[in-house]
Amino acid sequence: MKQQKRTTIYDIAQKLNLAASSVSRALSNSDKINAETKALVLKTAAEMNYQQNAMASNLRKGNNPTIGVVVPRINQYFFSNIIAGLEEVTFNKGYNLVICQSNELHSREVAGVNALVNQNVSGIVISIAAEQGSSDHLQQVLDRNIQLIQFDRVLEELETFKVVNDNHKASYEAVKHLIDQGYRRIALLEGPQELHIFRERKEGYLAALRDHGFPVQEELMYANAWTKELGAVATARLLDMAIPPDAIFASTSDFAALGVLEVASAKGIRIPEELGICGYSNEPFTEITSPSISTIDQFSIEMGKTIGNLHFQEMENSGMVIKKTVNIKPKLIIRKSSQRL
Amino acid sequence: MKQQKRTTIYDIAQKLNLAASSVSRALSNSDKINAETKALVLKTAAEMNYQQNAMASNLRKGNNPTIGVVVPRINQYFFSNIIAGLEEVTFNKGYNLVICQSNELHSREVAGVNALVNQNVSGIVISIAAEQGSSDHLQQVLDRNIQLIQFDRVLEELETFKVVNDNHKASYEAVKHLIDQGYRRIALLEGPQELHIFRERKEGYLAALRDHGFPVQEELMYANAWTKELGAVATARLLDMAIPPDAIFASTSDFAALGVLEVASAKGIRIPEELGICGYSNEPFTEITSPSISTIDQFSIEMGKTIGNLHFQEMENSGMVIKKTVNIKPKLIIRKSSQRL
DNA sequence: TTGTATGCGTTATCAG
DNA sequence: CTGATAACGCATACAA
Repeated sequence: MKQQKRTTIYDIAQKLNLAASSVSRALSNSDKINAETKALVLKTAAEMNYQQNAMASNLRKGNNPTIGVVVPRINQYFFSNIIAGLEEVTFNKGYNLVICQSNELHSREVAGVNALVNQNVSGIVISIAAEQGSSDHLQQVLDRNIQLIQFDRVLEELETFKVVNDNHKASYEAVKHLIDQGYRRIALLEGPQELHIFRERKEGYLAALRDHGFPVQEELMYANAWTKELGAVATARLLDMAIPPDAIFASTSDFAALGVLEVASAKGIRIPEELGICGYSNEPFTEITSPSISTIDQFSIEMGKTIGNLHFQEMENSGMVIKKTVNIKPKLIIRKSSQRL
Repeated sequence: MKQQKRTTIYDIAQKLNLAASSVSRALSNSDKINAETKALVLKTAAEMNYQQNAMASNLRKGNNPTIGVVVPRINQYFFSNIIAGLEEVTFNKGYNLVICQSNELHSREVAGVNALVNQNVSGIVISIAAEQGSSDHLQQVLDRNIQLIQFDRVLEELETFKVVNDNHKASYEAVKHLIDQGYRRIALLEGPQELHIFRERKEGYLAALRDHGFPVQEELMYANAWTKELGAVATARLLDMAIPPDAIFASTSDFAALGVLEVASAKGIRIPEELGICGYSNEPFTEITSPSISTIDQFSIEMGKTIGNLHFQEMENSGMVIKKTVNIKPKLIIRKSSQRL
C-alpha cells in the first residue's frame, strides 16, 4: 500500500506553468483572475483529483469553520435531536460539527472544551454536565473570543447566549392541568437541584400550587428521581404513604414517569382514575405506553436550529449584540395518563 | 470586545529568552530537554494561558487525529448509540469525532465525505445512505490512504473493514422462532433491496422457511415497509387478504413492527394469539408496548466500540492487515408479541 | 541540551 | 490579471 502524496496547488501550478497563487485564486473563485485560466485550473484540478487541505487553509485564514458540541450524552433523544437540528443549519453554511460527550462528568467536559479550543473552532455549543466544577474552561472560551452558546442546562452567571425552554412555565402548566383534572395531592419528582432547569421546574410546581390555593407539602416532593429506576423507587415510597398522592409529576424525565407507570400498574392502581401521571421531554415512547403518558415537548430539533442560526447571526454581528436568552416555549402534550374528566 | 491574540510558542519563548523549538519540545514532553527548563516552560505556558493551535500542529505533522462519521441520521437510536460507543474509544485515545448526517441522500453523503477528506482525518466511519449513487467518493478515501470503515449498511465491493450484524442469521432465527411458536403463514416486511442488509434479512427469512419445509409465498412479502406508517399500510393490506398471515416479521425496523401492532390492535386482533409480531433493532420502546414486541438486539454500543478499536488497530499495522468483515452476532429478544405457547 | 533553519499547504500583500 | 514572497503556528533535522 503506497503512501500517496496528496496533490497540492503547487503540483497543479507546475503542470500548468502558473504560479501557485494563481491556482489558489482560481480555486477560491476570486474575481481577480482570467475566466479562461480559472476554467483551466478547475479542470486540471479535477483531473488531478485535487482536494483542498482544510488545515492549511484554516491555519492561514486564522479560522476554522466548525462548531463544537459538548453534551452529556449523545445517545439521548433530546440531545441527538439538538445535534440533528444544529447539523441541518451548519451543513448549509458549509460548517462542520465536532461532537464530544461529557458523560455527565466535569473532567470530560473540560477535556472536550479544551480540545475544541485547540482546534480554534468558531463556536462551542454546550449543555453542561450534571457533575459541576469550576467554570474556568468556559470562561477561557469567552476570553478567546470563541462564540459560546449554552442550551438547556446553562450556567446563568456566564454572559453568553442561552437557548432554553421555559421550564418554569411548562412545569406550571403541567401542574395546573393536573389540578384542572381534579387531582388534589400532586407529588413532584425532582432532579438534581444543582442544575438550574430542575430548580425552575420545581418553582413552577410550587407556583402552580400556590396560585391555586394548594398547600405545599414537603413529603410530596421527592429528590433526585431522574431515571426510570429512581422514579420507580420514589413511586413505591410515595404510594406507601398514609395518604398517598393522587398524581405524580415526573419533572425530571419521561423515563422517571415510565418508572411511575410501571410501579403503579404493578400495584393494580388505575391510571388515570386513581393516579395521574405527567412526564417531561416527549420521548417517543410516551405515545405508546398504556396508558399513553402526558408530557412536555421541548421542540428539540427546532432548538438545535435556533442555536445554529444564533451562531451565524452572532458571527455576522461580531459579538456586538447583547447576549440574550432565547426561550423556546415548550408545549404540554395531554395524553391519557392524566385525563380523567 | 477586543480581538485577543492567542499566545503562541513564540510569545512564551520570548518571555523566557528561549528558542521556540525548545518551548515546543517542552510542551510536547520531549526527552531532549532539560527537566528544569521544561518545568519552567510548562509553568509560564499555564500562566500565559497557552493553548496549542491544533491546526498548525496537525498541518506540520501531516495528520489530524480525528475520525469522521457519516450516518443517515444522527437522531436514530441505533446510530446515536454507534456514535456514543465510538466516542468512548476515541476520547480515550485523544481523538476527535466529526459528525455528518446524510439524511439518506447520496449528495449529502458525498459532501460530507469530501469535507472529511479535506480535513485530512485519519479515518472515516460510514453507514451508507439509502439513496445510492457512484462510490467514487469512497474510492477516493481509499486512494488517499485514509482508513475507511463501513458498518451496518455497507458497499460490499469496496475493500474496507466492515462491521456488520449477521443479518441473515438474526433473520433466520426470528423466523425459526415464529415457526417454533406454531405460526404457519409468516409475512415479511422488507426494506429497500438496494441495501445489502435488507437483502440479507430477506434471504434469512427465505432460508428459514425452506429449511422447515414451508412454501415461499410472494403475496406474503411486502416491499418497502420500513417506517411506522408504511408498516401500518402493509399490515392493513396483509390482514385484508383472503387467507391473512398469522405472523408478521418486520425485518426493517421496530417502527414498522409498531405500525403492525397498532393496526392489528385497532382491528381487535389478539396478539400474540392470532397474530405474532417480531421487529428489528431493539428500540427502547419495544419493551413497553402492550404487548411488548419481540425484536433483535444489534449491540450498537459495542459495535461503535469495535469500530473504534478496529481503527486504531489498523492504524498501528499501517494498513497491512487484510480487511476483514467483523460480524457482530445479534441476539433475538423474545417478548410477548410472539409467544403463544 | 539548546538554537537555527526549513517546510507543512494555503492565502494575502505587494509589485509588475 | 499574474507572479513572487511572506506568514499562519508548530515540529523536526541539523548544527552548535
